[in-house]
Amino acid sequence: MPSSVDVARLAGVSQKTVSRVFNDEPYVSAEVRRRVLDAAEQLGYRLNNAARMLASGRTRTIGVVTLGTALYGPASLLMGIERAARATGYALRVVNTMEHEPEGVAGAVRSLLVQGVDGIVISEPIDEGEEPIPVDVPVLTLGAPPNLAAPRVLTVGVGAESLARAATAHLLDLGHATVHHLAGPQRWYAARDRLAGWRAVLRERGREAPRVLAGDWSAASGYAAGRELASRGDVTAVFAANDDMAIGMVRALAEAGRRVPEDASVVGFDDIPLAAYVTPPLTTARQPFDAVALQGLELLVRAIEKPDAEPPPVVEPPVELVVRGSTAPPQPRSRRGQVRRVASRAGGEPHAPPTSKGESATRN
Amino acid sequence: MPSSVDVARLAGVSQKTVSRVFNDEPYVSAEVRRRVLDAAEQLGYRLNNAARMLASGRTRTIGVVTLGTALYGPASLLMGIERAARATGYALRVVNTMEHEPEGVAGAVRSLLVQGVDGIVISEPIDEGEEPIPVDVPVLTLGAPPNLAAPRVLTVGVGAESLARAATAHLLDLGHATVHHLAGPQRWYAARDRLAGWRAVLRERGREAPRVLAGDWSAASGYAAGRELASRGDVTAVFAANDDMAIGMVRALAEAGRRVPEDASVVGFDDIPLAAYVTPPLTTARQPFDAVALQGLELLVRAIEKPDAEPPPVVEPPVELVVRGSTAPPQPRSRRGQVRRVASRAGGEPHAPPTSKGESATRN
DNA sequence: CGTAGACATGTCTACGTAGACAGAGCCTGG
DNA sequence: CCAGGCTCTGTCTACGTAGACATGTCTACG
Repeated sequence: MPSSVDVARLAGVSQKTVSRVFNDEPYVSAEVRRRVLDAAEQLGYRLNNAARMLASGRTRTIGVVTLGTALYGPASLLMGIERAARATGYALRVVNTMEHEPEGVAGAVRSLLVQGVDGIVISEPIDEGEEPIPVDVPVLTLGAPPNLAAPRVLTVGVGAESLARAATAHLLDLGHATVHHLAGPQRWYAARDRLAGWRAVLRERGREAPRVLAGDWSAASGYAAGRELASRGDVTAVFAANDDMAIGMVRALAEAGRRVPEDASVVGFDDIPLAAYVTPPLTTARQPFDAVALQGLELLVRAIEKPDAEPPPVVEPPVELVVRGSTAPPQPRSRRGQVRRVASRAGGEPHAPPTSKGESATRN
Repeated sequence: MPSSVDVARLAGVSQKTVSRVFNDEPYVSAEVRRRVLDAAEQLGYRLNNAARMLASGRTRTIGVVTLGTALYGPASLLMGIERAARATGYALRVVNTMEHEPEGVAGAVRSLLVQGVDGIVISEPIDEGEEPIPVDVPVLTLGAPPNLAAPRVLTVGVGAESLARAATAHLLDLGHATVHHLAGPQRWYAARDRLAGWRAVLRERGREAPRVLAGDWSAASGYAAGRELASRGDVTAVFAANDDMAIGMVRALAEAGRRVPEDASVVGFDDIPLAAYVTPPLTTARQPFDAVALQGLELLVRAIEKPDAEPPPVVEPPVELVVRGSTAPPQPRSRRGQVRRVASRAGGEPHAPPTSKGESATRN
């Protein structure tokens, strides 16, 4: 591997000048720049990132801690972070950790610090109930404040609580007496936020909050919860903490002969791409993954590059509830066995290429 | 930030000994090791990865090129790669590139080389029809041979063609006269493999291969293709190149009054977690993401660490077709408007927690 | 008792870059 | 006409680690 010294020799300049060219520093004449680039091309030279990091003390890298498996939410966030990081000239290191792993988030963060990163993103943090994790670089958490001791902790929320409120309010507005909630694992802050939003709306409207159903984000857990609910006759509205669980729930209800939305309404959370295409099309709260990733990374990069500047205010993304066919007003108890209309029904996806019609709910 | 020199001074040893301790090298007495670790702890010392990389010439990092958005397949592969990399002591750098991006895969690879990686994984490569990409580290491609000039190119397939054959054969075995194919973008090798498997089976059995429908992996494109197919009366079996498109297709068929599987059977590809919970539960070809990631990374690490050793033979994962409720024998044309049974039907998911029943098909 | 060899630790240096600083040429304004 | 500032390029060095090699100690065995 040729070094900048080799390039310098061939171009007849100093090593420092080569460095200047490759860092786009000012004060290099066009003539010299060309000679250097020619020489580099000829030798197949590339900047050595290790040396660069060592000499400059900066890694130009952001570390990302992701959680769990290939869920749509975390995966979308990761892609959004990647795009935003690349746009700002940062590379990405990724460490995944599963729930209940001994090392956990703390281990992942430590690992990133050893690998060398200028900042850390914790995507969808969970509460591991341990002592604070010591970190010496700025940290961005998407979704919730984490338990860590960092020089600078930034948090950008997806507005989960507002979204959960909107979802719950939508069901109450349709006339349902109350709304059941199928929650995600409560160690995830994301799951807690949704639960909190749901509970807050019920309290505000003086409705009794039914016992919370516990899910694990999977469609299987939604299915299990659905079977439990179906065995009770009084459930007419459910808000599930993500779309997968909502779809599992719809399936279980359907198998039990309870039609959605005629007999029971179900609202999901995320707006996964499939949500518009399952039967019935799923009413769901859309998470602004891209906006969150973009805004969050902007904050993080600013904290890295201007440690003393005041962080700009966080702009909460708009709350977007996508109303499709899985919700409807409660209907008087009907006899079973009635003909099921499969094809389009009011509220279903139109025949035009399905665009999701957003309904902006007011916040708070 | 303290350096190994500081630790050495405090522990009363040489810098080299500190290095030995932190690299778990042999020939360090327990007593000295303890003193060093104590001193390091006290100073809050961490290995400096940049210096380490510079001095050793190794980055202990693997670069991953991913494609497109948060699709289930690529996301699953990425998680699998992360797990396998961590298990072998490698860190991960990730670069994403979208189809039709000017820089493309070549740009992503270049970026990784500059960042510094010991090996590269190209997850689900696409054909960009350019000249070979020069790479000076081993490269692993998951799914197809890429167009690159590397010292060592390894490929681990997901057995896409075999899976596509099994899916197509399943439909023919049920008695369908022929099978339509909803393909993915043909620049993706993964899409080509599936198309090839489908076409091969039809040819072998002397069936006419209908015109291929073009999709883009999205449920929306499956929906659009489904509307087109529904307008023709003769289609009884469709093999879609992924589950999202299959689900979009089922939706379109249902809206047009064509019941699945009674009027038309649909097979997907991937076995996404939702596949068992949509209505009807989707028959699909399961991709062995984890096995592929694990085996691929093993090969890659071996190529990195023992460049001269012969690569071990690639073990093709077993072909697994998961038969659920979206496929059935063709039925005599029935009158429309008949009562739809929503609850369990033969082939549907049982009431027990849905376990997917695999059917091993013989390869080739 | 001498020596081979395992064990334990140290010394010196290369790795390739960017930062601090210096100096030379040139232009401009008073 | 000259001071001051801008432009361009160079020299020297720090960054923190691991590799090559040297050295010293201790054990075992003929």
